Order: sequence, then C-alpha cells, then structure tokens
Amino acid sequence: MTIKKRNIPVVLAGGKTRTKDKYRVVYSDVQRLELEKEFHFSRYITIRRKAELAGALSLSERQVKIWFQNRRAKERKMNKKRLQQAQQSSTSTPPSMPSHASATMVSSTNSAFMTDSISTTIKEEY
DNA sequence: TTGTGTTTTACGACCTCC
DNA sequence: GGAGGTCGTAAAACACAA
Repeated sequence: MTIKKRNIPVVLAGGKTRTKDKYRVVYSDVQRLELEKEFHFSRYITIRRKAELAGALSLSERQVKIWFQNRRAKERKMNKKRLQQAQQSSTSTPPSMPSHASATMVSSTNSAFMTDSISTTIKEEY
C-alpha cells in the first residue's frame, strides 16, 4: 500500500498546477472496503467520522472527503445510466416484455435509488 | 504485447450555507 | 470568509479484446 501525496508541484497543460509525489495513489482493498461500508451507512460523512476513518485507514481527512465526493459522483453517474437504459428499454421493448422490469428500474432512481447498487458493491467486496 | 475504453484519485472553478 | 457541496477534467491504474 502506498499512501503519499502532495509534494512536488506539477505544471499541467493549460497552466494548471498539481502537487504530486505520485500523481495519485491506489487505495488498498481494506481502505476501499471500509470507505464503501461507511458510504453504505451514510452518503455524507460527518466531521467526526471522517477524522476517525482517516486515522483508522491512514488516510488524510482530505482524502476521505474527496473519496466521498467521487463516490457520490459515481453513484449519480450510475443512476443516470440506469435511467437512460430504462427509458430506452421502455421505448424499444416489445409489448410482451414483463412490465415490472422497467418500473423497477425507474423507481430505483428515486427514493430507494442507490441501496441495491451499493449493497451489490459491498457484496462483491466481501 | 498493445491499443483502447473504463475506473479511480485528485484537483480547480464555482456555488451555497453558516 | 471558510468548509464542504457539485461538476468537469487530468492522468494513473486497470481490464480486456485483438
């Protein structure tokens, strides 16, 4: 496991700069699993839990915060994709197709929108 | 191999809330 | 004003067909 970051400033195209030791680190399976578990518990982490988690996983609080931001972005992306697929299938499906299929897909993007995908992820991790 | 598409970290710009 | 949110994006890491 390599946990390092933010040392050498790197100039990117367009005049942007980015500090780096390595450009980005790859989190270990344990780190990802714990973060996923916390995300499964709550999509928004509290300051206290962030500090605890950062300490437990040897990450900075900033890394934990960014991870949650990226994770929510991923979830939104997946929901969008799923919604598009549902819409496509509802427009192009033959009449004989079971109607509950698309209904399930659409409803999953609302109140209960993310739990199954998250639990799937968690299951996969285990 | 390697070329290519996808996923994962990390950041900047901008916005909102306290 | 600062902290933390989304959005868009860069680039490394990864997966996988050819």
